[in-house]
This record gives sequence, structure tokens and C-alpha cells, in this order.
Amino acid sequence: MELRLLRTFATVARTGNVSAAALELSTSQPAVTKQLQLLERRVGATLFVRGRQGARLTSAGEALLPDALDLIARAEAFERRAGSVAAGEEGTLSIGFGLSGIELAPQAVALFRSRYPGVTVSLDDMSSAVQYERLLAGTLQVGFVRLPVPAGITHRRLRQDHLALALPAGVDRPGERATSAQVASWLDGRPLVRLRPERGPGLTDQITRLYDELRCRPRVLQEARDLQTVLALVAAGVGAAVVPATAAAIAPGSVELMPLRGKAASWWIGVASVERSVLLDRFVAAAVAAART
Amino acid sequence: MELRLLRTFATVARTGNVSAAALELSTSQPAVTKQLQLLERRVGATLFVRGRQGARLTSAGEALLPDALDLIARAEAFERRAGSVAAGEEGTLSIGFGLSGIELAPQAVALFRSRYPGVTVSLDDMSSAVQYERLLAGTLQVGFVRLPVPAGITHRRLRQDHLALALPAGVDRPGERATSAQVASWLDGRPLVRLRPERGPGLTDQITRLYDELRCRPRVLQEARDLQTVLALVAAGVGAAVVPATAAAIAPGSVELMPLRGKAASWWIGVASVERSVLLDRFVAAAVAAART
DNA sequence: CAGTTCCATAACCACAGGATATGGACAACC
DNA sequence: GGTTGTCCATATCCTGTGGTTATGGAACTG
Repeated sequence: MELRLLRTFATVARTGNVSAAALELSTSQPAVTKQLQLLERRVGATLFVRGRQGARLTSAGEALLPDALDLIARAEAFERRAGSVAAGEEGTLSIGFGLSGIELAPQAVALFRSRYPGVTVSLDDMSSAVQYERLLAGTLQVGFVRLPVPAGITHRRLRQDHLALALPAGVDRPGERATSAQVASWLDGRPLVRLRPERGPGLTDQITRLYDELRCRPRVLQEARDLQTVLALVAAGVGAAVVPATAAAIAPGSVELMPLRGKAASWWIGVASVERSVLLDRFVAAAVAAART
Repeated sequence: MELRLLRTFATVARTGNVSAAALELSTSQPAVTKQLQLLERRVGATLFVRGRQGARLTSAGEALLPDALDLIARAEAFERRAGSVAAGEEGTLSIGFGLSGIELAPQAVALFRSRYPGVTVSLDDMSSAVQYERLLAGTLQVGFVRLPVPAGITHRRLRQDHLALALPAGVDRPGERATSAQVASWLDGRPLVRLRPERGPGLTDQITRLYDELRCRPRVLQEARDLQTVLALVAAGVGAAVVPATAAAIAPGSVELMPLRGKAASWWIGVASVERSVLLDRFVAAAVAAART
């Protein structure tokens, strides 16, 4: 049942006149006649009595007209909805973030939601590796990740992050202006709390690369699965830890963060995505704006 | 927004696979691809991420799929409904009847309603002239009328009706086996109650023709607008009346009907219609069946 | 009776949309 | 690492739907 037929059905019913309907539908009168005949064959019943006074609904036509109007209205509603989904005023966006997004993601989401309240946003904490997987599988639209990203994923740089040494307040430490060599010797063999490595390349590799660069080898005293726990252990005096500087956002007050220098100590955080849509572009824009503050 | 596009959208979404959807829709894979591309252009958003693992919904696709499914389901419901309207299992039938149908119409409607309970029947009392008018205008599907019918109206004969003399019980009257001449002389100049003539040719003309045939001229004492009133006046002893024999169905017990003879004294009652539909054919069949009892 | 106003039919034509064949990307498997 | 299979996209061709103009027939109108 093509909607085109129903539209001409409705128009003819309203005008009560094939020619007038043709005019209104900006087509020719024979076209309308043919469409009506086709619809009547499809339906299996005569819908109009044609005569000199125009076209009048039969009882079958009378019975079907309301349903036809309803269907047309719903089709139009669908088109409107499709339009607003395409325009990014409606829809859903599922966003992932890991350690890298721990500070930025909530800010970006808050900004985005204030701009586009019609969009349903779901924000989920997951590792970078899982984000990549789900981005490529299409079950995740956006991720906050450490750059670079694997092939097939596009990204936009947001801000730089640095590794920092997390220490309990009032504990022996390298001086504020300590050289890399001094920091390295301080770290070497020192008992540390570290994040448990995830599947795939992650933050722990980044940290390992820094150790390699500094040529030091701290001793892992304890592992924890999330950054909050690591920081809590640091606060409890279990040991020091090397963490992203953005962790300051969630660090207890008694933990102090001391930036580390070195090539491997700094990297870019970005928003990553695979699909392209207005909604997504807008979220990226919101993330960029949030990163600037 | 053609429903065809939505159907392939739904199928691809369900199978997650363009080729499989093509198979299921019994079309070719490129056709499905083109339809998806067209739909995406119409909607203005990408609905699927295509890859080696098939086609997966984007968030926009996810957002629109339920609406599309709903629209498809409603279109199918419309087709089903159209089918049952065409099959005459559903719909409305508006039926007219005048004096001629006073006995038959209720019987026919009762039979029809018991056969097709899904059909809404409206039964309205109106003169033959009005029935013809409304039949031709399309606002009436069936009428119970005195034959013959005007051009443009088709009919089916149901049963014969006769004029009869309505008299109060126990009153001076022509004998049971009176000749036409005896009846004529009885009628001549006699005070009668008669039905008020309606616009157009009606029962009163039929009666006038009988008087002409019998060469008598009764005196009209009183007119009434409907047959019930005429019979009530007869019962009250106001006078005799010439009425259809079928009026027996609604005559008070104290009124006796005496059949009149003569060419003009008898005529056919039929069902008249203009449109053609299964519903209508079935009603006519029910009327014929009712007339046979 | 000519003119007008309806709708239906006829004949033609353009283009949408389907089919077949092919290409390109990637994964899996010898 | 080549080969093969499995995806989807593209190219080209062609059929059939659905549009157009022109014309016909019927009924009402002046």
C-alpha cells in the first residue's frame, strides 16, 4: 500500500473532485484517475462513485478514509522525527571514557546536555581498549581516549595530560625543581602502587615507557583496578604512584601531585569516534569547548 | 517516505546483513543497498555502519527503527482492514425504507445483522422520493421502494404488495366476494382518511390510479402524514382508508384489511441501490431471503 | 444545440528502480 | 603470504511503473 495512493485518496475525498485534487497535488487529472483505480484494485472495493457532480465516497471509502488519514499523519510524523534526529535535536548518544576522560567527560556531557536537552546521553566508564572495540562495533558513539587511536577511528585533540607523582602530604620526595635524573634515582627501586594493566595498550604502557626513558625501575608493591583506589592507597601511605595529572580532579586532599617531565610523560587526550552525524559533531564541539575552560 | 524503504530498513536492521535482507525481500543485494542509500538521503542521516561484519545500526538508525516498525505495522493493519471492508465483513450500510418497506425492511435487517455482525447498519424511514435522491447522491446504499425505479437505480424484486381497504371492525362494508363494480360503488363518495401525498410519485398516486380504474371518487375527510396515524384514525372510526396490504403488520387489532382487486391495486416492492459492493450484494441477498419467508 | 464540466481511455514517454556483473576491502584459512 | 570467501558499493543495462497530452463520452446549462 503506497502512501502516494492514500494521499490522493484523501485529497479526492476532501475536494470531492478528481480534477481539483489533481490540481492540488500538482499532477494531471488522468494520473489521479489511474491512482484511484489502482487503489481500488488494491483494496478490492469501489471507493468513490464518480459522476457529473464529482467523486463522492462510497460507504467503503467512508469506512477507510479515517484510517488512511491516520496513516498519512503518522508517516508525516515519522518524517518530522527523522528530520529532527538527522538535525541532531533528538536521538541518543552513548559515550565512553576511561582514565583519560575522568575529568573532561563529565564537563563535556554537562555542556552538551545544556545545549541539546532533547538528546539522551549515556556515559559509561570503560577502558580504552573496550572503547575502541565498541566504537568499531558501533555500540559506542564517542570515546575519551589517550592519543593516538587505532586505524579506522577518527579523533580530535582536546588537551594534553601529564604523568605526575602522587604522594601523601609531608613525605620525603624529590625537590620541586629536581632534574629528571634526580627524579629517576628517587623512583628507582622505590615501592609504588600501580594501576593493574588492562588488555591492550593502556596507561600502564605509557608509564613503563617513562621508566624506560628515565632508566629507572620502581618496585610494584600493590596493584589496584581503578584510579580512585590507587589514590586512596597513596593517601593511606602505602606508597607513591605515577598517575595522570588530571587525576587531581578526583584525588583526596591529602594526596599531592608532582608533575613529571620527559617525552613519555605527556600525551594528548582526544575524543574518538567512528560514525559521523550531526549529533556527534555537536558533541565533539561541546567537548572541545569544555576542554578550553 | 515510501513504505518500501522502511520495510527494507527494518529487514536489514533485523538481519544485520544487506545480502541476507535482499534474499528475504526476494530482491538483489544492490537493490537493497540503493534503497538504504536513498532512505539515508531522505532522512538526512546515516542509519547503518557497513563493514565486513554486515550492517549495524547507528544511533540515528536505532532512534528511528521503532517508529519505522510502528508505521509498517499500521500500514499492514490498514491493508487488513481494507481487505475486510472489501470482503464485506466490516463497514457501514445505510438503508432507507418507506411505506413499502415497513414490513420487509426490519426483517431483512435482522437477518443481515445476524449474518454479518461486524457491519454497522443504519435504518432510516423516508419517502421513496427522498430514497431515490439519496441513493443517487450516494448518501444511501439501499432502499426499499415501490417498483419501478427511476433510471440510474438498479433494483431487485422482492414481493408483491396490494392495496387494501382498512375498516374498523363491525362496520358496513362490501361483501368478501364483491365485484370491482360493487367495491367501486361502495367507495364512491365515501369519506376516507388518506395519506398526505409526498413530493414526487408516491403511494397516493397509486391509489388515485386505482380510483380512476374503478371510476369512483371517494371524499377525503382527513389527511395524515404517516400510515400509523391513518390506521389509528380508521380504528377510531373516523372513516375507511385505502392502504397497502403490508400495513397489516402495524395495524391495530380493531382494523380489518380487505384486499382490493384491480390492475392498479397491486405492484412490486424491491430493494434499490446505485453502488455495487460485496456488502450491498449480501444485504440484497438477505432481503430476498427475508422476503421468501 | 452548442458549450461546459465532469471523469475515463488511449497512446506515448521518461525515469525510477531492479538485475547482472564487477570491484574493493577485509578476514580466515591453507 | 597467497588464496579464497564474505561482505557491501558501483556500473551498466533494461523493464515496467507512472506520468503527460490528447481525446472521448455523458450529463447539465444557457
